[in-house]
Amino acid sequence: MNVLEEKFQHLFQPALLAEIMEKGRRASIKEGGIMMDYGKYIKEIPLVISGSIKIIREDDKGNELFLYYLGEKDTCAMSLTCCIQHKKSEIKAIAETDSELWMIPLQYMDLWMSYPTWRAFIFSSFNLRLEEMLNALDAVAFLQLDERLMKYLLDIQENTGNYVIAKTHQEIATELNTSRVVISRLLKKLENEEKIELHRNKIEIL
Amino acid sequence: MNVLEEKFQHLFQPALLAEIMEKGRRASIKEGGIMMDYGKYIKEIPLVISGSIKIIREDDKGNELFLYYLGEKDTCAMSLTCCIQHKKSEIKAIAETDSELWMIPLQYMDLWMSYPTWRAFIFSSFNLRLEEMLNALDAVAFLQLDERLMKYLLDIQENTGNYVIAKTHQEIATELNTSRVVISRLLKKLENEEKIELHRNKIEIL
DNA sequence: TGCTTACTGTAACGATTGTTACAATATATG
DNA sequence: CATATATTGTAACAATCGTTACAGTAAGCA
Repeated sequence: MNVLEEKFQHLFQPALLAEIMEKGRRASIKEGGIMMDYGKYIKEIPLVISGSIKIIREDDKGNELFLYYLGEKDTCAMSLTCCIQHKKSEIKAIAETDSELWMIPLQYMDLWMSYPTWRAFIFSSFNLRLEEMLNALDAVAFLQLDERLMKYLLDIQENTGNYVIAKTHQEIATELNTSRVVISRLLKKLENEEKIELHRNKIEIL
Repeated sequence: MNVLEEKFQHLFQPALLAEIMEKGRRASIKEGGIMMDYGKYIKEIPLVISGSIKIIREDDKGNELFLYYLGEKDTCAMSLTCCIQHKKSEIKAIAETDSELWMIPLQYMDLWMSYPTWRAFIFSSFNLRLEEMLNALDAVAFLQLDERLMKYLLDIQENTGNYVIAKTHQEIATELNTSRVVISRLLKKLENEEKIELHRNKIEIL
């Protein structure tokens, strides 16, 4: 039994799992690799076997905003809707760490709807994504930038399990759609409050 | 043939339409009436026959944020996901105008999945909602407050078809999660730019 | 080693947004 | 009609966030 079967056997019924194995293909994506880009068409549904995918919103002026992470066993709700409507992607997906994917041709999205476990998986994906969108929205709408920054750092910690975050101030600023100077200022403030410790190229959460 | 059948006959296949008629019930909701409240459980899926429903996000401190409108033939994606997962509502839904609904017991959401037209309807709803969430997110993340305000007014115009918006500055401030004074200031600015005209209890879009 | 580049720290200032306070006016109500 | 209440206008000031400018330091590389 391979890695994919191992990870997904509790999620899908045996017959479906067999179909997934048969119809899909394996894909690897290196850290920083673009899984999906703004404005491009989507032809396959990605299941994440391992690694972490960063989902980013971009506006027409090139401003970016981090939305949420896809992790193990997740799929991209955006590609699901895009599949059905044959529309262009509204978001950008970048590998945060080296990742392994299982790509499924889009037509199976609908064809497999007769499998209860597939339906459950698809709906739970939609549900998760709507929730994470609300979460992202809460942050920009209701939080001050320093709280948002701390939440962002804690999100990464939770997603990677690592208390040391290897990012530059500029990278963080881009993902939160603000400027480097502002982030440096607020990080220093968080350090004074003894919530984090700053080092070159990395931030430690206390 | 009643109003519901008329509105929905192009959306659903005849057999499904008959089931919808049989299993659902009609519900009316007056302007300002709460269709769904934050933290409450949902037991029925609402289809909007006529009118307009305002969807609002609320944080734990009571701050509010307008998300989007549900109009004719729409359904609430939040209630769909809540149905499946038996979770509490994450949002509040208020009738913006007197509205007519058709309420469907939640178990049919999954049972009717064998109907292609039902699947298409459900997925297109998810798609629409994800898009509108992205839209709301863009506004708070990328726009200045004056642009956001103008967009908000234009959204209402588009939703109601009316160039005269009957809202007080305080109501607008609440929906955009800011203060009345700020809204008055920016509305005056928009009036000076000849984009709108201010009257008591109403704003006219030019 | 010396040079270059990337990253971080910080000050100074401007723009936007939030807050407090109060006046003016329209509407509702007795 | 008189009074109370809701709505709007506006000034003054505070807080947050964005921008520019420049210095210091670590890391990479010839």
